[in-house]
Amino acid sequence: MNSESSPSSRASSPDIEDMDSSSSKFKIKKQVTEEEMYHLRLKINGRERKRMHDLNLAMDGLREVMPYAHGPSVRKLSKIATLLLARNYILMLTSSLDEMKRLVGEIYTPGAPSPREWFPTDCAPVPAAGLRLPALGRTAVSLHHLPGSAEVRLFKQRCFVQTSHTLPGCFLFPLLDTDANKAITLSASLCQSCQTLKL
DNA sequence: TAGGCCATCTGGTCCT
DNA sequence: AGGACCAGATGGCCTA
Repeated sequence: MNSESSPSSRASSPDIEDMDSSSSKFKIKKQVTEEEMYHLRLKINGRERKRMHDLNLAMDGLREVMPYAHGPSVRKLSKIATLLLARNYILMLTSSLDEMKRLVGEIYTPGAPSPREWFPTDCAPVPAAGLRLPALGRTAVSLHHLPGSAEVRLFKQRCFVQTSHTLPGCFLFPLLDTDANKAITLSASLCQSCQTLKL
């Protein structure tokens, strides 16, 4: 990496020569020696370095709570991928929350159909929105090879359920395309009787 | 070897 | 004046 510039290799502020000698600003600046300038530069660089380190710590904190595979064998998400995935994740959670609120509202509406009636008879409903899938081992295997994608990792063991009238039993999976190192969202439906995913 | 990602330095601007 | 923040430049490391 870059080494700190030495006082001899870097001249003092270029503005000093251009300053009007009669101005008070010049008098103040002129008092700053090359040595002092060097130490000031070191101080400023150190502050900037610390600021960037803090920013990276915050980025690591964000990575920790993101739903993707963690571990020594998994390449760390880049900053841009982390931010994009975080955005997708928030949008997905917001959508799930809205859907859940809507369903709860419907449940307490007099005369509304029971949850059993929301789904087709051949595919039993997932109990509630926001629950984790029960048979994740098989789910992960089913997701391992996707059409048109070489390999996609299932983010940890988290699947979020989105139920709706139009897409009964539909799941949204936040995924990482390991080839492109990009965050994507996949929707699939799970048949609870046979425990297979329909992509 | 090109391209992506990153750390660092640096000067400018804004705020307190 | 000093610190925080930002963006551009630069060079190192890694991977396809």
